[in-house]
Amino acid sequence: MVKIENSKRTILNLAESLLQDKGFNGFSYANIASELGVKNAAIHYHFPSKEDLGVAVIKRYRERFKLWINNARVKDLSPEAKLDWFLRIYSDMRADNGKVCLVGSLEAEFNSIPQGLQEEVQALHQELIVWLESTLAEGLDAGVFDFKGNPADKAAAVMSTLQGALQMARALGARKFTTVVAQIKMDLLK
Amino acid sequence: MVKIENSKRTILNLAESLLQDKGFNGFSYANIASELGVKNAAIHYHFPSKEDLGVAVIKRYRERFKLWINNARVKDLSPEAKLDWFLRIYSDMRADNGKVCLVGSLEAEFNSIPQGLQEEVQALHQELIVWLESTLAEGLDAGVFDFKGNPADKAAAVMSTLQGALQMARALGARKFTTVVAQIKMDLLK
DNA sequence: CAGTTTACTTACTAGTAAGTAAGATATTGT
DNA sequence: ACAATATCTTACTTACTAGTAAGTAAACTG
Repeated sequence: MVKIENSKRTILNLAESLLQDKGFNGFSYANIASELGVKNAAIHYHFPSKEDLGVAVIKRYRERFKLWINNARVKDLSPEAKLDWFLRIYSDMRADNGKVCLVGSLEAEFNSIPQGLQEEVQALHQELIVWLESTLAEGLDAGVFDFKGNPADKAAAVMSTLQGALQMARALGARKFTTVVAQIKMDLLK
Repeated sequence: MVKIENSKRTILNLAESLLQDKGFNGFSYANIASELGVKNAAIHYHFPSKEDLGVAVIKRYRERFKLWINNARVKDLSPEAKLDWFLRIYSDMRADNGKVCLVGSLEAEFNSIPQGLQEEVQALHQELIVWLESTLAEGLDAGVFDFKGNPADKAAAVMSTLQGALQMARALGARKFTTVVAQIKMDLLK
């Protein structure tokens, strides 16, 4: 037995990457196992079912996001800088081999994924929008943002745009993504 | 042999619906066959490979869209009415059991679908954006629309928003979709 | 050092996927 | 009426899917 450092985490990393690249129905345990140089059953040892694996990926992402937004490095930023931080997350995904966001990938296949996974996706999407909403409200109060409608609706719109833009870029190229991000900023800043 | 009227079209209708509901990797020939009351091989007779089937669905949709936008009923509308017509397409999808748009569904799984299908999706997305761009430009000239940035970038942003919003609504509910559509209109109209 | 736990492998099951070849039946064209 | 063609069914293959049971060897624990 050659112990690779922290298999569980490595599996989660690979599963997250495959989810963003191929979708839940687009990858198999064999993909992960071969990439890791182990047998399928080794993956089942750590995550008995594919649903368990998917749920674990999203739970970890939720935890990560929660830590980020509560960390001073993000918490203490100005509203504009917070927005830039958020947009950067998506730009980094695009730059990473044209990945799409987990939420978008799983919502597109929503009706063909296990129920437990659906619930995690719902919770994650909710949390992302709530944070963005409060950031937009903060910037509006501070007078640095300017937009029509209320922060809740605008937050949902902005998130939808980013989610769709990552997908669009796969067919129409990275440049299209960049211009949409620029459009978002333009539409928000005073 | 009981001849059901126009099997080929019925198969295409079902495949289109399944694509919007479960995604390309989320449905099988068996789904279509059982729904139609025939055997798997009957589907293969009409569409030898799954790629052929997917490509045919998108080709038909492109043809349909082309007919619509060149028809007087759409062509002669005001820019606002054209926009409403376009938004209605998406609202109708949402109302139809929470379907998402073909483009979004297939772009989310872009890296796990056949190449011929990727090319069709790319062509369709391009055509949708080009039409929207010209409609936005028309409305801008007529003084009924008002937005920052150029029509091309704004069109890409609006389409991304709609695509993302349909997906979002699956996790967060139909109401969220409605508010985002309202936000889009608010952001475009003078 | 014995016993237990961790992290696997080997070997398997049952089910489903797309796809094919050959034959049956009906419809259409001549 | 006959041949050709369209639309299937039957029966199959190959390949992959998630998932499991039993065994093994190393690492950790008392």
